[in-house]
Amino acid sequence: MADDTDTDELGIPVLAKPLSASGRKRASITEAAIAEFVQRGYTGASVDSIATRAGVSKPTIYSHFGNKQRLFLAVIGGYLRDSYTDLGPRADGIADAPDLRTALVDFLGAWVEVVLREDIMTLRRLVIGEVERFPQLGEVWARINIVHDDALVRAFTALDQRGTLQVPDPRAAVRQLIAMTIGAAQLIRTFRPAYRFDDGELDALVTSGVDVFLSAYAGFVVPAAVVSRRRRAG
Amino acid sequence: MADDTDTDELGIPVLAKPLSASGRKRASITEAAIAEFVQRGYTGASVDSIATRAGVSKPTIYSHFGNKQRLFLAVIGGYLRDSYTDLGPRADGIADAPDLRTALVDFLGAWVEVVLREDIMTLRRLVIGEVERFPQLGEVWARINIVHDDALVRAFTALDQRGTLQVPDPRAAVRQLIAMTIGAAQLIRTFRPAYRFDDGELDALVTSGVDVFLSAYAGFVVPAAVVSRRRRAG
DNA sequence: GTCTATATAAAGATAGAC
DNA sequence: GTCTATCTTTATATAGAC
Repeated sequence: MADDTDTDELGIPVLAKPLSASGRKRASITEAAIAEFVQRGYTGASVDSIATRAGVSKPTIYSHFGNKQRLFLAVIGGYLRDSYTDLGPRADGIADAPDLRTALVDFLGAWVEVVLREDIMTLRRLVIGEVERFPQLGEVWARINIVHDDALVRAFTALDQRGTLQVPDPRAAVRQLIAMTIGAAQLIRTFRPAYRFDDGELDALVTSGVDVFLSAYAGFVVPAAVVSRRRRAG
Repeated sequence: MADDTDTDELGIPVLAKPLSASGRKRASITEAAIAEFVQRGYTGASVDSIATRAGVSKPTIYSHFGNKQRLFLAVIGGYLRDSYTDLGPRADGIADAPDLRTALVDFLGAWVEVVLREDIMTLRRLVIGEVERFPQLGEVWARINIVHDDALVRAFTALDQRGTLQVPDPRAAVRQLIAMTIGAAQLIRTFRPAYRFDDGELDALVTSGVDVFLSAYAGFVVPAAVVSRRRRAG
């Protein structure tokens, strides 16, 4: 058993830093398990195969992690946490950027490139597919999203106080902005892993999302979004 | 083998209408297989268990569907197609509704209630989790979404021609509206199956999404979204 | 077409030696 | 702590009788 390992508040075992020979084996098991689980899913993955990949015997895995479920939670939960903790660009400069529209487009454009990475998308599909069996992983994901959103929430709160934006509910506004840009792109690739965005397609998607957002919350219509509209209306 | 069954353009076997005794068995296998796959996933489901649920023997299943993969594709693909073909409210009245905002809120509110149903969400998670193994299912899903979006696309195109809305790219606009409302709600429940929306929470989410949409594409700010904003700006 | 019975392989997990 | 060897169960798939 491995009941002596600590777990965080979501039940994800927190692994100690590997140092000893035993620690190195544990690390190699972790690495092998991530690869196997990501590739074949929870049920499809076999402990045998993980042992072979890691270059250890099966009982070694069981002595470290107890059983397959604990192994999955520990390695995938930890992988999630570590991957996303410092993932994506920082939003710190946005509140003070000279051109808000450009700053948002750049920020969201960089972010969407990260979340559309194959490895990230595959991990995402794995977690979604297993979330009814392992609800803790969904909670980890939700928490990570909140943390990531916070940067934009702070920026919009500041901009609201300065009067640059009028955002009564910053968190809701952030959710809307992200849904229109990142969420829309992610949704396509969630169901169509092979889909490739054309040159400029992602850009247009992000830009028009930002424009809709600004036209609602900045109280003005941004040029590019509404050329045809100005013409028509005028 | 079951190589004599027809398949549609996505490779999903099209099942003939069940009539004979053999047809009834086939139908009961289909029903049992859907339940088993939805409950345990593709790899976790066992043909043994499906046979028991259906009250038939294992060879009967293999004689009808060939192997487990074909069985999965046939029943889940068919279930997807049938479930979603006439799912959700009709958007036909929207272009001619006296109050566009109310019509959109009602329409999207009804729609989001359907897509958040447990059985629909579970099916969605299953498809996402298996989409790398069965890309056809993702294509089916994408096609269904396009069909569903079309109703709104037509409505916005008509409203654009009449000048009620200014929507240069109706399909992109529909995607944005749906992302902010349905997509945002769906995303939460995708990772948190146990999450329950408060009374009014879904309503607020949908309404504020519609308001952002209208403020961008109708060229005016709708009352409820911006009370605090009018005050500030005035 | 459908069954019983079975072939064959692989899974999760552990006993016991070192 | 880690290994070899093994237990037990369950999986997909099929042969052959009716």
